[in-house]
Amino acid sequence: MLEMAVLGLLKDRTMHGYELKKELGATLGQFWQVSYGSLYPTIRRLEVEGAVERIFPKADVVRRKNIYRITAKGEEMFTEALREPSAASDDARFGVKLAFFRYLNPDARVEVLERRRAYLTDKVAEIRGQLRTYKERIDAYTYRLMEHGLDNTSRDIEWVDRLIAEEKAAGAGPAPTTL
Amino acid sequence: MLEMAVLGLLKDRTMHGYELKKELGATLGQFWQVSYGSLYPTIRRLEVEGAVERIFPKADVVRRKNIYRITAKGEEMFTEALREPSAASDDARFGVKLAFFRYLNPDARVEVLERRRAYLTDKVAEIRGQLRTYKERIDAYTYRLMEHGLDNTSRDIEWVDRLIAEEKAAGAGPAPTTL
DNA sequence: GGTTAGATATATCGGCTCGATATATCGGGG
DNA sequence: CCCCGATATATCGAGCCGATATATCTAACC
Repeated sequence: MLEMAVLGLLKDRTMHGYELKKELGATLGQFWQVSYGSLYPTIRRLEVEGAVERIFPKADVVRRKNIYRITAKGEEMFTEALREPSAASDDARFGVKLAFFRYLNPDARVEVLERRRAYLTDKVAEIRGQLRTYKERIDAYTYRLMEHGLDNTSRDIEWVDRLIAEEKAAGAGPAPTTL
Repeated sequence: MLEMAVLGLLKDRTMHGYELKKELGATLGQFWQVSYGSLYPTIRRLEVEGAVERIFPKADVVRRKNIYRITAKGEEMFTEALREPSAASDDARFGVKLAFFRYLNPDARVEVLERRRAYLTDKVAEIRGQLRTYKERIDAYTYRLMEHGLDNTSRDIEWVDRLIAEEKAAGAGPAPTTL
C-alpha cells in the first residue's frame, strides 16, 4: 500500500524520499503517518523491482537528494493495484485509493465505493450484534466506546453513499476518457 | 499495549490464549483486530517477565489449554500503564484505556480524557491548516476525504467532551474508592 | 458406528511497519 | 561567524499482521 502511494505520487512528478514523506503527510497524514523506517525500504524495494528508477540530474550539481522517477512497469503496477477492488476493510488502504481516485474510471470508482459500503454495513451489523450480545457484561465506558464506534461507522456509510450518488450522477454524462 | 489489554482481562479471571482473543474481539474488535502472531508472543513475554503465570488445574484433567493468571507484578504493571496518561494519539491505545477505565479513579480518568481532547483539537487545527494550504493543489476526492476526517475528528471531540462532563458531574459526588 | 464439519486451541514464519536514533548538509538570522 | 532549524538519507530493534500448519474436541447426520 505504501508502494501504491509512492507510485501514485511519482506519477505526477519526480520526487525524493523526504519530499514523498511530506507530500503523504500533507494529504493522508490524518489517517496514516508514514515513517522513514518504512518509506526508504519501500523505495528501495520499488527500485529493485524496477518500478522506479533513480535519476541523476546535471552531473555538476551538488546532489544530496535521491530523486526517483516512475517507470513503465511502475505505472502498470500502480494501475493494477488501483483497479483491484479490495481495500475495503483497511481504512488506510481505502484512503490511499481515494487519494488517487482520479486515475480510475467512474465504474471502477463506484465498484470500490460499493465494496467499502458493504464492508461498513457488515461492520455496523457486527457492532450492533456485539452490543446486543454483551450489553449485560460490559461496563458503561466500553459500551460508550462501542456505541461511538457504531455512530462513526454509520456516518461513514452515509458519506460513502453521498460519494456514490454523486459518482453516478456525474457518470450519467459523457463517456469516460480515463482508464 | 497488547500487554495492557491482556493484563486487564486477566485481572477479572484466568484465561487462555484463544479466550483472550475472543474477548478482545468482542469489545475492541472494531478498533483493533488482534492476531495470534502478536497475542501468543505477548503472553510468552508477559510470562517471562513474571507478569502472568501459567496454571495447571487438576492434574488428571486432559489439558490442551494454557491457562494464565495475573501475578502481583502483573497487577502493578497494569496499574502503572493505565495511570500513565499518554495514549492520546493512538486510537487503539486510547480505546484500550477506555475499556479499562473502571480501574482508574475519576481524576485520572479526566486527565486521560483531557489529553485525548487536546490531541484531537490539535489534529483538527492541523487538518484545517492543510485544507487551507493545499486547497488549490488537491483534487476533489482528496478534499472530500480530508473534510470527512475533519468532521469525524470534530465529532470525536464532542463525544470526549460529553464523557468529561459526565465524569465531572459524577465526581462531584462521594469520595472515590478506586485506585 | 463412522465420518464429516466447524469450533476450539496453540504455534510459528516472513515481511512489513513503527519509533527512535544517527549523521550530515544547507540556508538564514543574529 | 556561528548556531539553529529545516532538509535529507539511513538503519536498528522490537513488535505486529496475515497466513498457515497442526491437532483435538463436539455435535450433527445418516
